[in-house]
Amino acid sequence: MPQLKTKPLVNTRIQARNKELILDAALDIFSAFGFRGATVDQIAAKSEMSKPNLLYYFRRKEDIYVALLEHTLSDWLEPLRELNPAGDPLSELARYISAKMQMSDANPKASRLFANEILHGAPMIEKFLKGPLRQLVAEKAQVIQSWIAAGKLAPVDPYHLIFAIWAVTQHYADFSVQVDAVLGRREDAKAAQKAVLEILLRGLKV
Amino acid sequence: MPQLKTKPLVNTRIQARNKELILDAALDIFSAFGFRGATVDQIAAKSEMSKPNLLYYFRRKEDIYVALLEHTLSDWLEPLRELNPAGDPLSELARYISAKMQMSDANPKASRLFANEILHGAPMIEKFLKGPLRQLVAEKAQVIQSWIAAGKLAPVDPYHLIFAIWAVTQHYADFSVQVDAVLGRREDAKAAQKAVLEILLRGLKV
DNA sequence: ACTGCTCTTGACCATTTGATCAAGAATTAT
DNA sequence: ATAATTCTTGATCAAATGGTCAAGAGCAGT
Repeated sequence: MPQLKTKPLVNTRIQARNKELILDAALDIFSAFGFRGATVDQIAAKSEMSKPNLLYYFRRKEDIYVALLEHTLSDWLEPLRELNPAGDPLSELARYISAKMQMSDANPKASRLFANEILHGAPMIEKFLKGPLRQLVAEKAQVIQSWIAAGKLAPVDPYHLIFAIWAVTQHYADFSVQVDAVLGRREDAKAAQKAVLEILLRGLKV
Repeated sequence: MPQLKTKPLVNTRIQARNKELILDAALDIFSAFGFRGATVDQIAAKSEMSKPNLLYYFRRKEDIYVALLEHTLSDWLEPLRELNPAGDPLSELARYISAKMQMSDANPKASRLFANEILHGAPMIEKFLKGPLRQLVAEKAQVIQSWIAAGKLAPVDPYHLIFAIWAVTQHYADFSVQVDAVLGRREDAKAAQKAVLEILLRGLKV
């Protein structure tokens, strides 16, 4: 009895290597052109692989995209997860903001991939947004609220504070073309981080 | 001698009406799907017009997109332009932030259109970013700097302050799906505006 | 009413693009 | 070594899509 069309269940070395190559290339292409704007041919070319071979590892274009999103979603949450209720509020927030700024600087492509997905209604990650993300933010908003209640932080809405941090930090990755154009030069990541910390934290002191 | 293929130079009433219809429909479609993701058929359907008729008014898909961007670019600058050097710094900034928040609430589609364009490298509006926008921001950064020098505002980098304001205010339009998902409900524009004003302005008091 | 221009559209075309297939090459297991 | 499985690809397909064309309908000026 022939094995018609069944995907191999094992994960060979070649599979691991090629999937990695494809996902690397796909991040480049999807982050630059969006899901619809990216073509399978482009990704295949970038991963130096024939198109049918690429589609041997990921049956459909959408599968690559989803794998890519899943592959990086948890990394995205990590810095927020580390916000420590027992730590000093301003230090903890400074650490979080710095970590986010560094992510924007080190991996702008992943940031743009998400930005694009959310901008277009987040059709693929709705469950993530309404599940794990909402859950984690609720938890950390609670932490911030307790800091405020203890008089250790200025009274600001915790949710909107988190939104502000996300907005500002991701701005440098997602809108870098605009930032650079307005500054008239490549933005300096260190200077930006310093300025952002000042702007966001100054008003949080009690 | 036949007039082969020359576009009419006059602007009839029908032209004005139909171009308007097309641009309205195009804003819906382009903001939802991006340039590449939108199709001419979709825009034609939404404007209740046959495809060839639509292409009678705008010869190429790109022409619609560019017209749409140009059509809204100057609106985008207006609130910043109104920042008054002679006014009270905190009031002026509060007014600017409020105006931006209201734009995000009233016209999220235009915001998403720009966000998408910039996210993908701003191929169509590079000149706008490096010209008029950069010019205006330089001018207003100077205003903010003079406020700081006069001791009327906390010492923050004016450019990054402007970026922070853009980032936060546009976040509510561009990432509304995420905001709503995290909040577990439709975000309340008034509450958001209040929270944003607090978070951004509190640290600017001297 | 006639004339010339503007407006509208069904049919059509070429290209792009996501995806398939069959067949052979390479690798792994026995 | 040999069989079984995994990997690779040229050729090909069907659908989607941006754009064209020719011909007719509508409208304005005379």
